[in-house]
Amino acid sequence: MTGLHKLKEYIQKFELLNEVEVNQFISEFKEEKIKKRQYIVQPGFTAKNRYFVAEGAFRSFVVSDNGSDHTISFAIENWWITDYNSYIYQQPATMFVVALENSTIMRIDFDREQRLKKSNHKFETIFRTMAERGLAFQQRRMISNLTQSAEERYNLFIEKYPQVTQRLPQYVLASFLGMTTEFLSKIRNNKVKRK
Amino acid sequence: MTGLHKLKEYIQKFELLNEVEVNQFISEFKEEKIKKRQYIVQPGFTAKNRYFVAEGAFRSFVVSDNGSDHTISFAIENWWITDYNSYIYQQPATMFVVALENSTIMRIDFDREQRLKKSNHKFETIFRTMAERGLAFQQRRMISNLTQSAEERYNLFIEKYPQVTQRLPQYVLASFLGMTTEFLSKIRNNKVKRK
DNA sequence: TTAATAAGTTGAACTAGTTCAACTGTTTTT
DNA sequence: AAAAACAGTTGAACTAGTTCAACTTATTAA
Repeated sequence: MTGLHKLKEYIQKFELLNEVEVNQFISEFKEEKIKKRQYIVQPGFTAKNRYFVAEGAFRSFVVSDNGSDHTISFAIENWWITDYNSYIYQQPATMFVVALENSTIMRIDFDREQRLKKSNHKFETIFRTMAERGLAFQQRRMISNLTQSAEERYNLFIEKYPQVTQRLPQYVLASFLGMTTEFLSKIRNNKVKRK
Repeated sequence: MTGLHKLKEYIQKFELLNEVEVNQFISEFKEEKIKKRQYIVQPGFTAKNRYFVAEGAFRSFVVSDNGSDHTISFAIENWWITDYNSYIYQQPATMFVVALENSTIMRIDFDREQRLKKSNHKFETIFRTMAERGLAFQQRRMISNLTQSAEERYNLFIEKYPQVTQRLPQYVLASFLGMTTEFLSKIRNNKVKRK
């Protein structure tokens, strides 16, 4: 299936747009193949695009002063990714976004997105809905990070996203869950000391 | 200044609506006085409203299994608060939202908000913009939590929100920053052991 | 005004998770 | 096919932040 078709299916799930509108919406996106390890967003440069992952996997991360990296989010098929803080304010990014696999993305740039949202009330609704869902997701993640132990966070994650767990390298999952690779390895292999 | 007028000013800052539209928008909100310690959202009940704080201060928090509480967000004048996960999906809340001071809020319920968004493209734009800003804020907070030490998070917070720091009781600030009251006390009084 | 309750402080003991280092297994590159 | 680079494992030493308990100070209620 082409990237365009994947995006079309995704948009149709909102059950908001008619055939003509769906086509108009998706026509503003450009399909692109991204090779594993290729960067699509880098610190210092403004994130000019929002990306829909049609195929493959990405992660966004920041590198802290001491050089360790921290996964802020990841995306597989039918998820969106970019440095939102950079994208929505059109300011220099603080994050990297990199392909974890050979991937196909559908990208839209900031100006086209603005025009799209202006041109049709329902298009605006779609972007509003996506932002709200993102916000709710972030809230749930924050609760999890603040209230649960590393082991609980891991168990909850594999329960909720079993498919994703298979796809992500362990160091990505560990740094997304807010722990070191070594510690996640110990959790998985039951090497964590218990009282 | 009345709560209605505060909300009006807030909406006018978007520079998107004309006078008639602004009045139409704000007329869907109801003003309410909330006493200190009064709860406006509670776990188990669906959050039926979104709240604009016209005067006073609130915090949202979850209570974890072991009984400790964790501040998920807070809001003073001109900020919004609710359990977003509960509100946008209209599912039972997992959070408390409580007044930290005697306050005035402007609330809108879910159905009215839906009608408002449907009735005018620009109203939809306002809610979309708020959700995006919230998302960007959450992303910045996540980065801070994952990459910085307790002390760095505290220093950054007081630098960025000096006014807010004055208003929040210390236990709220501590649990928002993801540390214990005791530890924040030690940071403030320079009692933290250093190598 | 006093009593009661909530908020903040301090030090000592503790622990969940990190860091480091050495090793094994798996991809990627040449 | 060999070499190099990357990803994961394990144990031992360590540390940032927690927990507990006893105390002081501020706020609220009677």
